[in-house]
Amino acid sequence: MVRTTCIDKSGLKKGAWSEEEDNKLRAYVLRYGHWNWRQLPKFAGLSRCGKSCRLRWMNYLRPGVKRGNFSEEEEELILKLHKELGNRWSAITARLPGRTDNEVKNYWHTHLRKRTKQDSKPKDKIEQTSKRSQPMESDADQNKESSAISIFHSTTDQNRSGLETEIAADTNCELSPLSCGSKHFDGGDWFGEDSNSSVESLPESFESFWTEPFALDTSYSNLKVINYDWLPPVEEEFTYASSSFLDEDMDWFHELIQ
DNA sequence: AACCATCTCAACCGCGAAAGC
DNA sequence: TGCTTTCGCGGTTGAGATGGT
Repeated sequence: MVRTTCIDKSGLKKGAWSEEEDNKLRAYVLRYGHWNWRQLPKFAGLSRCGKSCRLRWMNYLRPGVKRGNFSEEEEELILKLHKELGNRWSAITARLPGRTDNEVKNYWHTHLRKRTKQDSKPKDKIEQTSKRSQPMESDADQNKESSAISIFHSTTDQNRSGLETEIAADTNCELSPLSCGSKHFDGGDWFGEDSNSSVESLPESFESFWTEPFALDTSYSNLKVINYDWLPPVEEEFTYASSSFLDEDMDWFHELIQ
């Protein structure tokens, strides 16, 4: 059900993602965040366009992405919100924790759209037309998924600092505060009162800033339930760049993804 | 068993908005 | 103020899965 992998004119890969590519992207974003999707594949060693990386991360690799069947409550909420908001999938998704706009959009087109049409039909016709909307995954799989997600949330909540919780109010920043940097960082109180850091100590070069280890993301090292245990530990202290980006900074990463 | 039609969903594409210069 | 770059959103595509004949 995935597009076959191919290489376009500019040498960029398209289509289905391999496990190796997933690992590269996951490792890179979890460690460094995503300040610039367009540049990211270059640094992460991926032959993909930034847009493709962003989509893969947002819809599949991002921690906390809930996969599997939609519950009845979720279905009802989607129907209700779609009535109110129309095809504004991102707005609808904002009310469905762990779901992605792509997933909600697909679910709407494959399951719920029919239902809204059927609602205006007589009941006997509804039964005839709803034959093939059974979910493919087993209940056992779904239960496994749900428990993994809940463990993830409890784990990250415990480790999240007060600052991170504040940042999480912005849904875009929920899982990787650094990811908000390119557009939302205004040079203000970004590290919070408790942080040892200050704005003055930010590195001069933003490139070196984002390639340096990111201390606030320590919560991710606990994500054993969703197989992130292979990730290298992230330093406890935020270490600032004293120079611009150095190749050796990335040695561990390139070794990791070999 | 083979073929065809339909369903599903990951991934792509194009466009508008926002941000940066 | 206008141009360029980047991001995010919503629509669409396409190939595997599934069901029917």
